[in-house]
Amino acid sequence: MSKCEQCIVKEFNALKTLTKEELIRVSACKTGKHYKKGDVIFEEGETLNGVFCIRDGVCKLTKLSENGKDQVVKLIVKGELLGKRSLISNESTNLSAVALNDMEMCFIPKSEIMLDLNKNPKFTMDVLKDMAHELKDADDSLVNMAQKSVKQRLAETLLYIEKNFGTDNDGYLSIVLSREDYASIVGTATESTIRILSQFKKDGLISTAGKKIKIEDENELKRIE
Amino acid sequence: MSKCEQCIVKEFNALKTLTKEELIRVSACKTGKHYKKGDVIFEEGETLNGVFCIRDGVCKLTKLSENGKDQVVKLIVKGELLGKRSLISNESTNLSAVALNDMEMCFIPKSEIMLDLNKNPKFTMDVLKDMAHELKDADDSLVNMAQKSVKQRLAETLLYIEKNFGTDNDGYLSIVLSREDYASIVGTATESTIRILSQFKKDGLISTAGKKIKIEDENELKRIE
DNA sequence: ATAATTACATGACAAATATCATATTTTATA
DNA sequence: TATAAAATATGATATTTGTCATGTAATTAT
Repeated sequence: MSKCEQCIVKEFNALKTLTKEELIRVSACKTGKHYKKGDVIFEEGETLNGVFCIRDGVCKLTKLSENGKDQVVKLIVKGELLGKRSLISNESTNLSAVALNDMEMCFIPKSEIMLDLNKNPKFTMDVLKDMAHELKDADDSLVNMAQKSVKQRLAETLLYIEKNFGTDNDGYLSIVLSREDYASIVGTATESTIRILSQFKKDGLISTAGKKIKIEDENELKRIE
Repeated sequence: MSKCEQCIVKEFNALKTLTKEELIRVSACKTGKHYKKGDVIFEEGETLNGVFCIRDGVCKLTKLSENGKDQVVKLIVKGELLGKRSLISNESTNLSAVALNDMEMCFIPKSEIMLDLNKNPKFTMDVLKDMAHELKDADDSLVNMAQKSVKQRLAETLLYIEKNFGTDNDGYLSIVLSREDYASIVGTATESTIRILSQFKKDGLISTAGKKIKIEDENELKRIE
């Protein structure tokens, strides 16, 4: 397992603010974990005693609604720190995390992170900025959910995934999700998702190969209402 | 205008973590502002050069959706700090703030707050905790918006307002909102809101006097699906 | 390789919600 | 107080979305 101070992944998250000495210390107590597609990393209500630094793979953060359906709140990829929020507020997680493909992560115990938060104000400030940004994203998501049609939300989800997680060599979205996952992101019934994707395909906005999706007409997708 | 170090309001927000000396310094540079019902405190996209500490009154934080409708993201009352997020991330606000009744606020310049954030790690940590909590609330709101019916969301909004902002002597919700405001919180058309409130009234779940609303059957409201 | 399971797809219909029209009531203003 | 303007109310109707049923394709397990 590579050392934190040499790890490229930390450049994408708040850990980059730590000094070399701090990183060496953190590195010494971290443990490597891997998860296979579908594995539950943690579940809503659990107490986390540390944070996960994602080295590879993607997972979804979900919350069980009162009506029994799961809602995807966020997709998390390489570089992000998982479990920050509940560690900071010292509460059990409000979300579940499930691997969407095979994942490599480092687990850093709570005590280590708290030490850094208490000792390195620059680090705390960086985490704070990070969280401020997440809060802004959350506001945007809420407005989209409240004001846009299912079709529009699905179109935007496809565009979001392409923009943030990229495509493979053939142009297909590199994150492959089930229709059910898409439904759970958009907040709709699986059948509705399937229907709309079929329509998009018919209209030449996307093409598919198995579960893989390729965006064919980005501009038209953006114009969906 | 009262002094920060003696102000009771600060007990409800992150300012309570500041030392007496810091509070005296902050107090010296703050300016009092008041707004009348309907006044715009700031608008989406503006650069804020400070935060507002709310001493009295209520305001709504809204965001303009691409379809031209305003969405209420949050209601803010006495004790809360307004403008924290954009100050921390050093970006323009992503939300507009509009007074829902007459408001008394203190405006604390950005430089003061940043000084405290840089000098007092306990304060930073407190702001961080605050923000972690807001993020949790945001997750919950998203799930509610995505998974619950308009009727259910409206019922919960009424219960939320009663719980968090209380009632007047006659039992009416102390925050008086227009039907349009309720629609904008719930994310629906004004007519739908009016219809559902009429139904609630008919079913004896609420009663009204002008724009004022009184919850008559809390349990039944909670049971709405 | 075949059976069993799961995911995807689509039709038919029901329910929820939006939109438009138009009263009526309330509130603000001359 | 009279009048205008805004907010509330409600009907009629269109649109969107959900639900249930059923069939097909793709995966997974035996």
